[in-house]
Amino acid sequence: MPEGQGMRATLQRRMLLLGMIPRRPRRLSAPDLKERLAYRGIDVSLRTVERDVENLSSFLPLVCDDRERPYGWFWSDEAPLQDVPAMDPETALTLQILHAHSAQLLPPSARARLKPQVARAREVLDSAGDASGLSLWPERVRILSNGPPLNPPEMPDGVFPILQQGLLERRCLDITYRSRSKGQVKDHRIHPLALVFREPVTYLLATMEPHQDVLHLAAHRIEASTLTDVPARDPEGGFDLNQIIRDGAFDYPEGELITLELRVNADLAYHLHEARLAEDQLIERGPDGTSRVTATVRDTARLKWWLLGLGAGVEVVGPPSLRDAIAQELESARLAYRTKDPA
Amino acid sequence: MPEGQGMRATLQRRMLLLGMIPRRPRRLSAPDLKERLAYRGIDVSLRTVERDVENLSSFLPLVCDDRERPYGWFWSDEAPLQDVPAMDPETALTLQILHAHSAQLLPPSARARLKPQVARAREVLDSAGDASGLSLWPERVRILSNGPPLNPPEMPDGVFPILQQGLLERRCLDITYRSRSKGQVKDHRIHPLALVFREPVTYLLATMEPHQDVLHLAAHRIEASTLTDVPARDPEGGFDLNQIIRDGAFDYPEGELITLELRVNADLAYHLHEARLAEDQLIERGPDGTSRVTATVRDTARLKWWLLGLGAGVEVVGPPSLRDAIAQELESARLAYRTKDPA
DNA sequence: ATCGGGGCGTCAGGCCATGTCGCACAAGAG
DNA sequence: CTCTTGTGCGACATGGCCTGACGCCCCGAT
Repeated sequence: MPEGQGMRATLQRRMLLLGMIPRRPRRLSAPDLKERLAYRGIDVSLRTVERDVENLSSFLPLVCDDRERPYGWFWSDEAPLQDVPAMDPETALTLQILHAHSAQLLPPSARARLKPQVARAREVLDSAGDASGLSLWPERVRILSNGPPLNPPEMPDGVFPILQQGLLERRCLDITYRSRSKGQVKDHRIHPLALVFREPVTYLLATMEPHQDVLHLAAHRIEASTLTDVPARDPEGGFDLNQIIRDGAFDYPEGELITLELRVNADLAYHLHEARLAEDQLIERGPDGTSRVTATVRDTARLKWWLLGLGAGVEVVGPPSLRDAIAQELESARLAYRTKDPA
Repeated sequence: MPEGQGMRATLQRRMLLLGMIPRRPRRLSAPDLKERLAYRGIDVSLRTVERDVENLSSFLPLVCDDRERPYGWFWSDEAPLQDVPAMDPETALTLQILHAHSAQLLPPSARARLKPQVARAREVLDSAGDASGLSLWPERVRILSNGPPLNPPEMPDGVFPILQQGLLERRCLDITYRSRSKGQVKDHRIHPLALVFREPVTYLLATMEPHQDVLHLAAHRIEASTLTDVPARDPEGGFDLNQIIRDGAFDYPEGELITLELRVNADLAYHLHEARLAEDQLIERGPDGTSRVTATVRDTARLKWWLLGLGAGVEVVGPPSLRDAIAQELESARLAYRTKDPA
């Protein structure tokens, strides 16, 4: 009998095993596990591994799939997340906040991926709650979203995980895409390149065989997707996500640095005092209740949109180009309302 | 000797212990641990618990604080997160996306609380990355934020966790607050009531002794905070966060349900086709390239702000009240630009 | 100085964990 | 059909770990 080096080894090995066993669709057999342990420098007999998982499954939700002969082990779907060290209540609260906020950003199938983490956070919060039984969440925390009041589009179940997986493993995908020219549904083989989240729409950047140009595929228009074994390639000439975005592919051209000068009302001045436009922002209070704000910012579509949205609360003083652009936009927007009779 | 019920018990007990030992500032002594085990139905001698943690610390980053006599055990700061079942790559990617997005929403000290989770996600992604060594994150994923282009205010380190803790444990706080009337710094004892995140500013709702009215304290203006042992109380008459927000305390009154009717240009029509204003949204394409959109939505400040921001791309046709409001806002905003000479 | 409590070394006993062996069973090859 | 191979699983011997009990020691407090 080889010298055992203590029970330490047993506990360690079993914890390693727990970390190796996957969730539902994946599965690992006892010989698989033995090999992976060996790879980590732990050599035990196959019989021991078998006994290990059997033992662990007696008090953990491990399931043995005995339909196929090399039995496969995996975690039960309802297996709660156990983290070590345990999540502290503050982290749990932060996680819950983020998850709630993500409703605007991520498709439901992506959010569903965080279910174990969120459930765990909920558990921590509930048990950390005071004795009065008042649960802190969600009664006492609220997120007021500032994005556009639009609903994220619905996406067929199961598509998004495949996109993620294809991107992660850099494998081609076969997708069914409903193209923008209404209703045309076609199958394509694509090389996934990148994901862009532009609230509330998610885009997959990809090339479509046999072409080389980078396309923006709205994720919710992908009706079905399957993973292939063909490795994905970047387009000839390389792929630079930053460059693509900087070039304005998503209406987000970076824009020049400008010295923005605004005249704002007292309310807005106070808000800007709290959340600044830029590090070098200056606010001078004027005599008439308005304030003059200067800051060095980028001239982006988002900035214009924000300035327009503030309506009469703000006047763009400079630079002249931006002032003109805003003035013109206001002017032409106003035109539609000049006739008494709405169109 | 009492009947042991197998090695199962040992392994299970030690894993439970791992889940009970907290991170840094907190600590648990062996008697504490024994008691908590007993609470969970596991009765072992104190000596056994001592031996357990000693054993575990031989291969896990557990630290024993032996400066104070009832020794305290806690996890090393560098202890990596081990989760069971292991995080899958898709979840890891989702977590990273959320974390990146949270830069606009949460103060840095709150985001820092997710460090172990994010580090773990990073680890999973790196090991799942393809053999080419190209790391997926953050080269291939990008989030384009749609909120206002403002920087979240800075907050003194260490304040936010105290706020969270006070709220969670419902204990009073002693804070140093820089009031809105510029520069006035005062100490107060407060009863924390709720947290409101309104991008990019975070507010703590609280009552300030000896008063009963609910105040909105901007978290970044709290310069210092300490936890007290005094239990926090809700104000007389109860506290209803939903009611407060519905009443418009944060410029977010809920608003009536209205039948919104818009005339939009082709681009915007397409965007609305993707991300709808409401479930019942209808789009009719007009002959002149514009489209008519109708949807049942809430008449909120956010909606007005969004409509204004779209500028000439949209015309509010109905309801008349909203049409008038937008028209008026455009009119008065335009006034500032009528004089050739900027103010 | 005395005392008490918590930490820790020691010890005996029982039982657990491990490798080995052998058998059963299914699938696939010859 | 038979043989082989891979796999699951029961049995067994043995070494050693785990457990509770006991008592010593150190340190702080009275």
